[in-house]
Amino acid sequence: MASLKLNDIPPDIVIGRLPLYLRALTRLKQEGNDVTSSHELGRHLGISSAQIRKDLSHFGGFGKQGTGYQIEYLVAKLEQVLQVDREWLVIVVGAGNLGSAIAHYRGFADRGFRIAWLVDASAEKIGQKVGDLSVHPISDMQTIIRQNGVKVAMLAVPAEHAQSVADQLIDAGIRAILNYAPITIKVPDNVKVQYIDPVVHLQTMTYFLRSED
Amino acid sequence: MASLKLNDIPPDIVIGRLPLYLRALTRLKQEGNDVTSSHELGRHLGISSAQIRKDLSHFGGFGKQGTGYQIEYLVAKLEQVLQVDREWLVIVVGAGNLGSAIAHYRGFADRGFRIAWLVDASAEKIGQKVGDLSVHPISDMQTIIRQNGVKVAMLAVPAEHAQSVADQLIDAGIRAILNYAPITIKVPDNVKVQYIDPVVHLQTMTYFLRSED
DNA sequence: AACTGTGAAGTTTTTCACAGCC
DNA sequence: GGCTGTGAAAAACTTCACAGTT
Repeated sequence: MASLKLNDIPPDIVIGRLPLYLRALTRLKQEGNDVTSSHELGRHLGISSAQIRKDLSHFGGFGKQGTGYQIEYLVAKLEQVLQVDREWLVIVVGAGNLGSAIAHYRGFADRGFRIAWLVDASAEKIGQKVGDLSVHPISDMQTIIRQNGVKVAMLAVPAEHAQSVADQLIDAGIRAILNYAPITIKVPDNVKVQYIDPVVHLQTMTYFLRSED
Repeated sequence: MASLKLNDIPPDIVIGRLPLYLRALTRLKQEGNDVTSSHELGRHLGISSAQIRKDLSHFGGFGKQGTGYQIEYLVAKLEQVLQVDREWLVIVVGAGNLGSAIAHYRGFADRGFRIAWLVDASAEKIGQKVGDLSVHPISDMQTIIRQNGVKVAMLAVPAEHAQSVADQLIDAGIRAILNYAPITIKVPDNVKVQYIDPVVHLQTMTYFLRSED
């Protein structure tokens, strides 16, 4: 049953832009708009209108000629495409400053994710409260994942432990890892990894900070 | 004085990979290696060796045929290209959970950046200690930036304030902004912005989590 | 009149494949 | 034999431009 119309295989680079569209659309909605256009969306995102139309066209015709896009409808469709029309339970590994900040962040809930567990390796952190969560021992990690069918993990451990923790996560059934450790990890083809390393972004920008103006 | 050999204008996408090369090389060095090859680097990063050679060739010939790349030399060259062969002072705006986590993070210092100031808008946070830093009032922000010639900022404020704070940052002289707020901000051409929004990464991955295996 | 969806054209990025060097 | 640096070829991605619809 092809519940989602795929005219062809959408390139990964297109998938990477859909969350941005979704974010901008949600904002437009909050601001009281009901309808938008590829031009307006593009202006908000710094992307050409043609690209937005082309991207969306991979998943079916969501707009109306002459009118544009019904925001609510398009949001629903994009959520369906991205599979965030449900709630994903997330386990966070590492309860240091970063892991704690993640656990406290309020911005996951309404975008498809619930931080449900926080685990750490250090004995003195176990049992501590971090926001609504209490820290579980890392020895329980695989059991938590298996018993709850958890598929998504966030990795906030020191670089030297990232690979071995990732191996354990995957072994227990995790299929998507958001890795905050500044190191590339090796995973099988059926596991997705994305990286967040602020220094990489900063270093990309300093390249362009050559004295001109 | 062309202190840096540019055979042509390197595409932005190439610049974005250089910090990854730098990160992997630093790691290889730490592990005791003195020399590497485009193949080895590529294996570590999941990138083809041809791409690495092509990327590096934009900035000059850093390798030796038959031998590979002297890691220490290549690191020095890449740091020079990215301009992280110096220390950039960084101001962090927003001293909530995220701003605090950033201020505590030890991983900036040896990669070209020093978090030097933390400012916040809320009266009760002013004067508080966050790691080595104390929180300054946001009313001092522009003065701090101007008096110290700060060029790089990290933005960790709620989405609704991101644009107005960014405007103030730029007005005071900031030229690179790492934006953690989940919203696209408008900036002049001579200002660079990069975004970190964990939900965007998570949503990109859930797309691929279609039941197969 | 305004806007989408889309083939075709144009541009950018990646890979190939090999001459040249160690 | 092993590796780089690089033109040329291939692939991927973006923009153009317009027919078709509201």
